[in-house]
Amino acid sequence: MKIDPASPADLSAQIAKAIRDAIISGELIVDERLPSEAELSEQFGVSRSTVREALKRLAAQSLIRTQRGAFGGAFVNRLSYADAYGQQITTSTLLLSMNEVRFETACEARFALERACAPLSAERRSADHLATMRAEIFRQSQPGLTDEAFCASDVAFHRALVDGAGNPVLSYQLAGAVEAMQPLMNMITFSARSREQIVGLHTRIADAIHVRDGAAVCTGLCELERYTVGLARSIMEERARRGT
Amino acid sequence: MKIDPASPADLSAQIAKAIRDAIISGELIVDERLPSEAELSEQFGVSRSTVREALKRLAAQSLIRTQRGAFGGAFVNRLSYADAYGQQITTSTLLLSMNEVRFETACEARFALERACAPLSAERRSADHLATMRAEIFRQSQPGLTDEAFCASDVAFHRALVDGAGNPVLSYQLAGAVEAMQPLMNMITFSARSREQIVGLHTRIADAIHVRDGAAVCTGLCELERYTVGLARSIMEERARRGT
DNA sequence: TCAATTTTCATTGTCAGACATTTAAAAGTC
DNA sequence: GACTTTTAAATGTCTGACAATGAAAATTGA
Repeated sequence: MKIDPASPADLSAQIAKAIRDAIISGELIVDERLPSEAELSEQFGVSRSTVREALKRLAAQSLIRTQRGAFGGAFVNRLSYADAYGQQITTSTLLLSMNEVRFETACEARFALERACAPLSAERRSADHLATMRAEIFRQSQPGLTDEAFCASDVAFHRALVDGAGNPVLSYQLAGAVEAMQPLMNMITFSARSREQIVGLHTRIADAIHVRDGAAVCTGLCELERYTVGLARSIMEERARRGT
Repeated sequence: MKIDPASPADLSAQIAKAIRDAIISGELIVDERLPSEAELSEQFGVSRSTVREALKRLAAQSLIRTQRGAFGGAFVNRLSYADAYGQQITTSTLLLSMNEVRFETACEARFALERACAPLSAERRSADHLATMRAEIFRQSQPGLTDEAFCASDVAFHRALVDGAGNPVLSYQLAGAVEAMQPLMNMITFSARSREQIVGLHTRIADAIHVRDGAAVCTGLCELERYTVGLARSIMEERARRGT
C-alpha cells in the first residue's frame, strides 16, 4: 500500500484507494484489523486527520467498521447482503431522480429483470413467499389505503416474488431496480378503479406462482407493465392538460 | 438539516446523513453549492474537521464534488451512469468475494438477468452492437490469448449484448452482475477445447441477434450457462482431486 | 477602450497538538 | 474465585494554523 507523495492534494482519496485496493485484492481479509490511525499516518507520512478522512470514505462504502477503546480500531467489514442492498437502493434512486429517466425506461428495466426471476421463482418459491404475496394483495385491496402505503405494499409483493427464486445474488441485483422505482410510482395517484385492476393482475401473478407456471407469471408481469406504463402516461397527460 | 446534539459520537455520520437526506429529498438540487465548511461547522455546532469527515463520506458515494479556491466549495454532484456503474461493480465484486457465493448461484443470476435483455436487444440492437460482438468473438478465437484477456473479451461481448437493448437503466443494473463475475471466471483455466465451445456458443448467440430472434438468443444463453457451470464444476473437481 | 497581467481573498487541503470518551485487558480487593 | 478498580490504547472531537488553489477584482499597458 503506497501513495504518490508527488501530488500533495487529495491525499485522503489516494489513501482510501490504496486500502480499498488492498481489500479487493484480498491483501486485507475480512475482520482483519487495520493499523491504528497513528500507525497509518506514520506509514503514509501524513497527518492523522488525513488518515481519518480516508477511513471515513471507506466507512461510507461499508468496507470497514470502527470500534472505539483499547484493542479497538478499524476492521475490514464483511459486506453483507443488507449493506449491499442499501447502497444499491440509494444509488439507483439517485440515478433515476437525477438523470431525467423516462418512466417507461425505468419501468421496462424493472419488469424485464423481474421476468428473469419469474421461472425460477415459480419453480422454487416456498409457501411463505406465496403467503406474503397473498397478504400484500389483501392489503392492497383494503380501501382507505394511502397511495404511499399502496406503493410500499406493491414493492413488498414484488420483493416476495423475486426472493422466491431463492438466489440472494438475484435478489440483491433486483432490490435496486424494484425499490428505486418507488419514488416514481409514488407520484402516481391510484384511483379505486386502477387499484382494482392492479390487484387483479397481482392475483393472476400469484395464482400462476401458486401452480408453478413460470410462463404465466411472465405473461402476467407483461400485462402489469403495459397497464402501469399506460396508467402513468394518462396521468402525465392529464397533468399536462391541467397545467396549461 | 438538523442533527441530534445529545449523542456526541458519530457526529460526522449524522451530518453526512442529514445532507444525504437533503439531496435525496430534493431539498438540495444538482450543482447547488453547499455552505462552506466553516459555515457548516457553525450551523451544526461542530468543528470543521467533523464537517470535513462528513463531506468525505458523501464524496465517497459520488454525492458531492469539491472544488478549491475562492467561489469553490462542495457541490451536489449529478450521479452519472458511469459513477453508478463503478460503484455497483465494486459493491458486487466485494459481495461475491466476501460471502462464499457458489459459482452456480452467481452464474444463474447473471444469465437470468442477461436473458431478460435478450428479446429487447434482439429487437433494438444497432449494427454497431452486432459488430462489437463479432469483433470480440474474433478476438476470443485467436490462439495465444491469456485467460484474463479471454475473460475480458467475454465481458465485452456480453456488455454489447446488454447495451443493445438500448435501456441505460438496464445496462446499469447488469453491469454489476456481468463484471462482478469476472474474478470468478478468471479462476477458470480455459482449455483450447473449451474456448472453441464457448466461441461456438457466442457465434450462435450473435447469429440470433443478427436475425433479431430473441427466443434463439435466450436458448443460446441457456446453453452457455449450462456449459459454463459444467466447465467450472469439472475444473473444481479436478482441483479437489489433485489437492488430496 | 480593451486585452493582458497582477493582486486579492474566500475556500479547500493538510498539519500539529490537545483533550474527551470508550473499552477491554490487567491489576487489585474481598 | 468473583467482583471492583485501574490502566492504557484507541477512536472521536476540537482548536488553531498554514499552504495551495483559483476565480473575481483591480491594475496595467497598448
